[in-house]
Amino acid sequence: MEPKVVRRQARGERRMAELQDAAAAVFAEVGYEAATTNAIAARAGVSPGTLYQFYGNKEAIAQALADRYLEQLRTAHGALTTEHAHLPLDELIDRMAGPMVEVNVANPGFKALFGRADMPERLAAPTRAVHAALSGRVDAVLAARRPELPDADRARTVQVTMSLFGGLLPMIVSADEGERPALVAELKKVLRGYLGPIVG
Amino acid sequence: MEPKVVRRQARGERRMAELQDAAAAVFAEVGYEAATTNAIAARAGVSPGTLYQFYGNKEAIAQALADRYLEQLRTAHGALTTEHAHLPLDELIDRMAGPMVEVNVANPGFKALFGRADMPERLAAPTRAVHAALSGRVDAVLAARRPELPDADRARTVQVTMSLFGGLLPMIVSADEGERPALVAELKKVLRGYLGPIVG
DNA sequence: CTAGAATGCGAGCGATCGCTCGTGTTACGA
DNA sequence: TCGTAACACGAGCGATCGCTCGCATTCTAG
Repeated sequence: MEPKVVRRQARGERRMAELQDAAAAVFAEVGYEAATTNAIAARAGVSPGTLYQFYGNKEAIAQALADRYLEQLRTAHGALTTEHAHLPLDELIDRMAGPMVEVNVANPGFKALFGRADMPERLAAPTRAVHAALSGRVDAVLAARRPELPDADRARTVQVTMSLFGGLLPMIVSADEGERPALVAELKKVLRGYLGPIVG
Repeated sequence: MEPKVVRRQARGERRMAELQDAAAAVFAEVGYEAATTNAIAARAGVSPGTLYQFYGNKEAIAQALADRYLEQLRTAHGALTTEHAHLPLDELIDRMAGPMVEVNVANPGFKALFGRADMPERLAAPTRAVHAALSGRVDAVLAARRPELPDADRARTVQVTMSLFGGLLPMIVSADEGERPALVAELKKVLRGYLGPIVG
């Protein structure tokens, strides 16, 4: 239908991407709460007014960023489906943890949006979609691997697994590059040690 | 020496304890960053000026609260020394995790002060002492149990163990009472699965 | 070429924050 | 009893926040 993208629209979309990049950088540096919209706009090289041309409020930027991360996770995790549920546990863990670590390291803003279990409602909103998508995927794999596991137990296992990622990923992301592989190995040890007896 | 406590001093100390209680409640509800000193003062039933009579700034309250928690941990953890390093792993884990869970559940404000690995400096300050004390204790026990473990490996194990607590305790604290014992059991499973192969 | 839509600016609004200060009140030592 | 120090109040200061708005600039459609 449209032979070429509307040129003016292109400028706007470029700005939106720049604003998301700036938001990710600021979130990574000071966290979501302490990040100010003025700082994000300044980091993107635009005025506050321009920021609000594209995003109605601070949460909307976080939401857009979360959507972008979710998309990256989807493609990075693409190879993980219920078809892979019966792989050896080590391999399954690699397929779960590998993409998560990659996406987190490539996007230092991610961890600021990856909520803890007890976040106040107002903070949790932008992260809910990401959290739900990841939980759902883990839950599906576990259900396929151990269909006889009661729902309540599986739900608890998923909850704990998510909290393990939430607890260890920030540490991995903020570690310096030399130490990181060893910490990733520890993450996999944790997952193996916990999941082994349950879905081994 | 003093047949009775100085009465006026007593009123002040009472106020200070009330302010710490109020701060703990507010921290538990909205987190450390979003907690306002005016809200803390109001919760304690005093004016902002009174709060600042006893605590020079917001961080000082957090510090006082952290000190109180540290003291509770010290007594609760009293039974855990390097003498217990060679207990069966299950028992050792009980002695580590039990008091931590108890103190966290009894003090819902604790988790707001129990820092993540990547906290910006300005947030991490009040929690540093608590974090250092706990890390030190875990490190001492591991060193006594596995003296042949290289320092770097042990340090990494301690770091991961602390992050496991940091990731799982908020979940446990915010769970409703009925579900909590099951989640505590999961925490111990995680610790056993991770620490078993290392310090079995 | 031009009307109008999309994009951009930045001073500044209203709200809220951590915190102060002038002033009163309470309790203790002498 | 009374002078003094500790305690308490609360309006409000200066800074900063998220966000607005009036207006300028850039581009596109017709």
